[in-house]
Amino acid sequence: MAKLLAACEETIIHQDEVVAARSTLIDRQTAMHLAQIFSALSDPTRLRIISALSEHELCVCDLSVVLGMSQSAVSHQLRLLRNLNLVKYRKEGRIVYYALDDEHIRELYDRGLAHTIHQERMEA
Amino acid sequence: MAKLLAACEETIIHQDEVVAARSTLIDRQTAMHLAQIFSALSDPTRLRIISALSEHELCVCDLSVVLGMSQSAVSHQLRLLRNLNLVKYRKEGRIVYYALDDEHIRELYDRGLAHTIHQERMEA
DNA sequence: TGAATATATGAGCAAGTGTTCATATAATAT
DNA sequence: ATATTATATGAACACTTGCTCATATATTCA
Repeated sequence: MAKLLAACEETIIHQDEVVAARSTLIDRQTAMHLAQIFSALSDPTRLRIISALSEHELCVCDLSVVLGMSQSAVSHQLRLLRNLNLVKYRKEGRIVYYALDDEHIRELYDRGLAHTIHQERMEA
Repeated sequence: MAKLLAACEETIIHQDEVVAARSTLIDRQTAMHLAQIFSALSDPTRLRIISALSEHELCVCDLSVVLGMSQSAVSHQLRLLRNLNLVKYRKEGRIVYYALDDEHIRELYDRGLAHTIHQERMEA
């Protein structure tokens, strides 16, 4: 690869634009952090959990019924969302109620959804 | 699972909230479509490509230099972004210039980035 | 034409992901 | 205490993903 880069730099590269791009480029750590946030939203099950919780809190059992998925599958995904602080929960006896925790995520979700609906309309 | 759901429906489930949640729930197809969009943004390399392209178009070679990655790796990711219509390209001889294509994606990216930066500040 | 170069792509592989299954934990009820 | 029930979690497995390596394609240049 070093050879390729060297050849590239000496011949066709647009020096100014590369320098400019470097200044807007996010660093690897920020990219990883950002990727993690979008990763939370990159699975259909998690998105459906978020959409189900978008109005009211729900217990795990309710959620699994609404989604038509096993309690275990839902619980695993809730753990992931919990670890990223995207949902909060409260316990009432043995029942655990989950709710959305992060307004930023709701915004990302809403904006993505608007885009999707727009796209789906275009295709129809 | 059927048994669990049945038990659930007869005993502890909050019927009204389940019905309400069902009305806000996105269907599986929409969820998959939306997940696909967020998936495009869920990888550090692709996010860095998007950030590098956020001001100006760049050719593949420039991009690989800016990112410090192999031409092949960059090319593979560009194909993915291309297939989702997130980037557009123009050919000039054998050089191919890529640019962001979708304002919605730029918005999602910017919003996610703002959130990340906010979060990173909180941690510091 | 043939060599060089910019980009694209298929195969393969290591690492990651989402589910199921079995089981653990914790709270309630008998 | 023991049984029941709501939730959590570890292991395993199939599937996906992002890279490298080798090679193909396409354009330019000599």
